[in-house]
Amino acid sequence: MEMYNRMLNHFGPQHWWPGESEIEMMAGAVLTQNTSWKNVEKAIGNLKGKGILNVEGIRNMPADMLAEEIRPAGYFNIKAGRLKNLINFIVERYSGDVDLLLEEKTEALREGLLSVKGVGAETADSILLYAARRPVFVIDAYTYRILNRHGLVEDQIDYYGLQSLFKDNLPEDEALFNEFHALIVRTGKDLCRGKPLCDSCPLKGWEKINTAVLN
DNA sequence: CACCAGGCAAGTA
DNA sequence: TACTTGCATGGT
Repeated sequence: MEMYNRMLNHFGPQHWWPGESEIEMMAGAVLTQNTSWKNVEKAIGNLKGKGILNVEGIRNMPADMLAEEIRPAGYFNIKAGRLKNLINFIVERYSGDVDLLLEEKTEALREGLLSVKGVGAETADSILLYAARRPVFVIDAYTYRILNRHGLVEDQIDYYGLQSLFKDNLPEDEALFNEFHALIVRTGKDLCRGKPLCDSCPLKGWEKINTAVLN
């Protein structure tokens, strides 16, 4: 918890909420793939403005038209297909009922989401944490970069290696995981680019300490 | 001008 | 299994 407390003391609570509805958070999880949230907001805004940020709206929109709406989020042709894949999955397995989807047990929900082309580990876990409110720790590029630069993990560690690091050292608490991830992103944005470490990083001085800081 | 952003799938060896 | 590449706009 020391890592958590340091970031919290430095930045304060982020009270992150990536969307007003479950479908908005799910769409946001896809649109933010390798993309800054600022650009995602424009794309989300376009979908809202057209009134198509819902299952039927996305289902009925041709992929090429959907792509134009989400253009600001980058990779728009790819992501238009991925959004439609996700919506088709909800339609086919849950009659288009998002609430029904989100009632699934965590493991079953995760399996289903991962079966959708375009939904990988991070996107699935983001949906589990933020839309389904399950105690799942989301790993992202910032998580890896921060821990790696501070000497806490090897270069080759993979997604699940990082995830179990947090899972095994923290209480299984959805609200904690939500805020923790938000603080990691905030801290990551403050890390100086091109430098190993940033002077203003709240975790400065952590080089080569061990992962006990998580407890 | 270069580089990066809350990834993922498909291809190669 | 372990790399590599395409996807693409917008900010610094």
